[in-house]
Amino acid sequence: MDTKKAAKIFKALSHPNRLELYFKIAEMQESSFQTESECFVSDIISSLNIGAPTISHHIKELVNADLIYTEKKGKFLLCRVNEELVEEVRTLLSLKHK
Amino acid sequence: MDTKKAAKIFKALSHPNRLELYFKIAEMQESSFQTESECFVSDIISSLNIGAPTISHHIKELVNADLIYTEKKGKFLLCRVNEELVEEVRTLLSLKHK
DNA sequence: ATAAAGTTTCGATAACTATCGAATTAATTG
DNA sequence: CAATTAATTCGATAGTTATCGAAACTTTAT
Repeated sequence: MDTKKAAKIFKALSHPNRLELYFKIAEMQESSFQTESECFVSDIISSLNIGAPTISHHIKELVNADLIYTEKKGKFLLCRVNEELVEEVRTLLSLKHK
Repeated sequence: MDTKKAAKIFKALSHPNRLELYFKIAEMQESSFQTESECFVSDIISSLNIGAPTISHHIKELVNADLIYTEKKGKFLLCRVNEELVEEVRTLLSLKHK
């Protein structure tokens, strides 16, 4: 991964509300392994204290950085983390001599 | 680590030039295990194409996010990565079910 | 088909930031 | 002490972005 792309990913995670949003998506993805629950934007809006337009904007940035995928399910929008990319980022951060 | 602090760290890494700067510091830190070389700001200025004031500003942001330490060595400024914090960030990014 | 709910787009604003050149401070060397 | 080198501070500017309210679009329910 080149530096520009990496910077874009970090930028997507660089805003408190957007990071919280990302964690929320990741968290529900984890719990869905047992509960089959899914992460919809509507759930996020009610748990974070931000307006819907802003959420929409943040989601677009996460998608734009390839950090999450979205999928339309009826009138809901389903969000999922791109786990491969996150692993790549983790690798990028590891110092090589370790 | 709370979300605000994490966001601050990601923000520090969110600009291409600043990320490159960070990688440069990390890289020289690695190689210094053999070569005893150290990472000074003056080295960075010559390898990235940015002015000294801007570098200075970026370094301050990296320090402010606790990502690096600095130490004055005569007229030079020595930079080192805060490896513990970086490990914390890597942990934060790992999805728990993995 | 009308209404309701979820989401997105638009336009505006306020706040932030990357960058630069000039001036300044600090340390070293002649 | 004077000159040089390294780094920082300052002030300004241009570009970016988070947020909001209003309007629009889409899908589901009545």
